[in-house]
Amino acid sequence: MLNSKIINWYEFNKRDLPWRNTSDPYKIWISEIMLQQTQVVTVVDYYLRFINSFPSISALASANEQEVLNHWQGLGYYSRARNLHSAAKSIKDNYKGVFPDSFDEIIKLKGIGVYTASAISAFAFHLPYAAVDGNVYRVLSRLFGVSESTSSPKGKKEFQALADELMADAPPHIYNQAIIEFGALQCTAKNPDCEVCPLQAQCFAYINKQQDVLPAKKKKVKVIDRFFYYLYIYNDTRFLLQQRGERDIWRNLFEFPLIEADNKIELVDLINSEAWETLLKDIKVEVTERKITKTHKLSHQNLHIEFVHVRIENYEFEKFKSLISVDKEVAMNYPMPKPIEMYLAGK
DNA sequence: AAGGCGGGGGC
DNA sequence: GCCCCAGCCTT
Repeated sequence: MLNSKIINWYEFNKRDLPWRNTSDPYKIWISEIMLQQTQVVTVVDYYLRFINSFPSISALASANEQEVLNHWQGLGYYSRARNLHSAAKSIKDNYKGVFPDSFDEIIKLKGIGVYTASAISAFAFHLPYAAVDGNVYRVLSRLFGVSESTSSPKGKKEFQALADELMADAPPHIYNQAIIEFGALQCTAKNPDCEVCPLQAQCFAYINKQQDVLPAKKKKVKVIDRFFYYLYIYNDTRFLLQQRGERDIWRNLFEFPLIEADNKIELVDLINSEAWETLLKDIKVEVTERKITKTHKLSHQNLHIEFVHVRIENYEFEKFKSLISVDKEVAMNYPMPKPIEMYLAGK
């Protein structure tokens, strides 16, 4: 049986990961959300801190969103944190604080799709759902020689059927961990270790030297350039922050007052811009430094960011009605995008 | 069906 | 530089 070969491989090669030492659906849920589009090595520390601060559904449900986002700071895809928080409140209100134990109820929760519902159903409740993530997709594609992409409903259906078939009567919580781990460590995207692979003899891709062709490549996303000029408006003890809006990147996170331009602009032009005038109208300022950072790359945007130091007098702070005057000592209570965090950390 | 949404690992 | 990562949601 193919699945027993994978499970056997798993028993010898699995990593010791913190969310594998529990059957608490809450902890498994947290780990699965964090692991969406995020590698294990990145997640571990966030997971441990998060569980430590929010050890239960009720702890998470009674936190405020800013606290939750603070624990998510730097992990990316912040809607995951907002959905997690929302779902925790929903479980408290609709399920008496007990994590639902059926796939159909689990998938109703915000931020949980087919993959995550399957994974939680299998890991926490040992229900027979085969989870298909990027790893499983890659393994199945190579093993059975399927060049269909998972981006279409047809492709999704095909890979789900293969996964269901491969799992057969294997224990769901073990089989799913096994094939995912197999994809992460053995059947890797680049340079899969085919020479010591237990599935070598049955693998379509190995037999036909298609490892570099399968699975089908994703379409490249087009990346746009944006030009951010952050104003670090400060004095000895305070500086200004604003909260980002609902539409754009970094939703609800806190940042320095921002002037965004269509192109790279010089400091003198920035200071003479309408945006500068609007922001600093009637304020006595001293531009003390301009610090250029390297481009901050998101998956779909290249952010060209520069920081401009603007020193102001103490009494001027109260003129910024719509901005937040933050004591430097408590700045870390505000969840911020990575570039702002790094800037404040002096890196 | 396609696009938006972070940040980092690893080559 | 590029591809990918235990995807989901909105349009």
